[in-house]
Amino acid sequence: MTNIQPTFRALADPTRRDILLMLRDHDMTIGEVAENFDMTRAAIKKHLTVLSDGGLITVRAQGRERINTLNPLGMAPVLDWLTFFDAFWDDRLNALKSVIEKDNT
Amino acid sequence: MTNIQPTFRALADPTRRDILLMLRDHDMTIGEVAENFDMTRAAIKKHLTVLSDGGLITVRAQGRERINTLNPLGMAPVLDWLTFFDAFWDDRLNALKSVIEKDNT
DNA sequence: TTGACGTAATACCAAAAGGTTTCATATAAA
DNA sequence: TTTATATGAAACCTTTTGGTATTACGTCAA
Repeated sequence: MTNIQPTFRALADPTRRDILLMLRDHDMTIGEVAENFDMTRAAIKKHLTVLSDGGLITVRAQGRERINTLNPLGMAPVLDWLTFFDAFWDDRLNALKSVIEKDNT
Repeated sequence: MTNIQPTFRALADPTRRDILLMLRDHDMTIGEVAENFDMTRAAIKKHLTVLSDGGLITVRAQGRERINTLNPLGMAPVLDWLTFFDAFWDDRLNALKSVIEKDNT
């Protein structure tokens, strides 16, 4: 379980990443999110579904509205995957870093 | 500059993520990478092009071969973007913490 | 030089992705 | 109750994506 693919997929679209940044400030309904983009509510709804499938947001009903909330924990698996390269970085990134720093001085 | 989209896009495919993991151990030619998958060299070549566009690998010619090398620097922008949400998590956690502390006094 | 090998490049195809439109449904408000 | 609002859902369209097959080109080895 804990399939990482839906999360990577959710992060791959710029509109969805923008939505995540917006939700960082406060929860939003679908309509509120849609106001910030030049596309229909239906399109935004699809994006929110993808984000939900990726575990990056949670949705709760409140009357006729749907409140979308950021779930930062959903990013953990992605971060974990990326840190698989930590060992690699220790060896080569540091070497590169010192070269760059040398270049900037 | 430093457009992050090609990098997120490159990471969104499972085959490409597998390739990155393979390149962690050692550099590989296109043919060598292709041996590990049930698809044509041409398909693998396309994936490698996407990875290169995303800045996640570098390619150098060696005779008639193309050596593909992992580029850890390419992941930095993605990590930076994701850590934007670490701050979010810290904020929430700290807020919760202060509420609890307030509650206990 | 000849032939095998590794890759590049193009055309092509099916499926998925991102979007719109339309209509139905549930809830809020008058 | 009537009407407006917020969303859900399906059909549909276009572009992108992931893959194949084919052909051509540069390089290595006999």
